Amino acid sequence: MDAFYASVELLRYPELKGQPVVIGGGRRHQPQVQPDGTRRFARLADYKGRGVITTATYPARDLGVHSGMGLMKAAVRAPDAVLLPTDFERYREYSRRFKAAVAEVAPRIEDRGIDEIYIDLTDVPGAQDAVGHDPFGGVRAVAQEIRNNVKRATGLTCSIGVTPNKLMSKIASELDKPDGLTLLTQDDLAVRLWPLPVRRINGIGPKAGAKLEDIGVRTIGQLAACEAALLIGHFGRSYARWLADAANGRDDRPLATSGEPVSMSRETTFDRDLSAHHDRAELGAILDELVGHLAHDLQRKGYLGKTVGIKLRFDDFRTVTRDLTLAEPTAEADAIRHAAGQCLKRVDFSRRIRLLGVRMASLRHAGR
DNA sequence: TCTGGGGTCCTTCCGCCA
DNA sequence: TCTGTGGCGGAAGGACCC
Repeated sequence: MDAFYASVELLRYPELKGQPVVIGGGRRHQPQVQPDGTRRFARLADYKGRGVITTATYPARDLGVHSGMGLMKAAVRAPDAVLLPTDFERYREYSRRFKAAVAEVAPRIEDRGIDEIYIDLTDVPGAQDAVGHDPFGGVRAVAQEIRNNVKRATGLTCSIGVTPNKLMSKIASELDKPDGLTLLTQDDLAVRLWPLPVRRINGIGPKAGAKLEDIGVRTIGQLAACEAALLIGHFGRSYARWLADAANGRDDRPLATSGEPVSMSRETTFDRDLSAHHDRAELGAILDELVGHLAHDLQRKGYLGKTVGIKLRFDDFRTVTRDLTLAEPTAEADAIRHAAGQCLKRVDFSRRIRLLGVRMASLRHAGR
């Protein structure tokens, strides 16, 4: 989906269409309806506190702000951009709608989060057919039908990449965003993918990207041309092999159509850094609240967990975790709280804390 | 004034046990 | 009885993604 959260917001605030808008921050900054019926929106310049942009509209991106950027920093670059709070309830509803719309055309779907899916078109009727002189006319028509269905069901646009595998499709889907349809075969690899920066490969992040840059590898084509020995020397056998495969468009991962959750968690970043000694009561109350939410989430979704974990982030942004595996799976707040307390005893609290989280892993269904 | 919240997967280390 | 080996689960951290 294109700029998903922002696009959902524009459906209810159509007067913002074409303007720079960013989504993020806390529950403050709700639009206010004025006496004359028009809405008054918060501006980035009004924002104070911790938080990042989750989504920016394309006009906002043109001003140099993008998802992941701190809101205070973004406010310097685009002070007049409209700021809207996140409304996950609503995004989840639109997520369900667009996935259902896709499933009407092509039922084999892998969920990749709230705004992204992989679709297997192999057995969709007509997808293998040529149309006139176009050998891919059939699959092109199927992809277009999916786009039309999504638009009809949600009012939103999406971008689709049609290729032989997941790795190439992910890149292809971003080549013509927003509202794009890109079809690539293995033969298009050298012309369309090799000129792109390595960071466009799903799985090469900031660290691997920087390491590749260090050895003079900037594009996917340069990566494809790399000596195996050089890559193995810098990345180890396993990751080197994966890098080479990715650069050559090789990916045989099957579609993962059913996924059970592995863990569930709740975490929060404080308005100000807290001291374990000085702000003990406040920290305890926050932990109780997080544990309560987590227990409620587990019970609502019908899961028990065996491994309780805590997560702390200190004022220097260093993160530590501590785990404890219980004798019996549980979803009870009291048991989780007790285990979290045991975990906390194993942490050195000489620095101030900016984030606290609780996690449950080793999940199983509650119905025995 | 830096840097959210919710996840997955992989690697490494360590202790336990056969 | 001593030593080595290897599997395995748990714990911790890190990279990455949406």
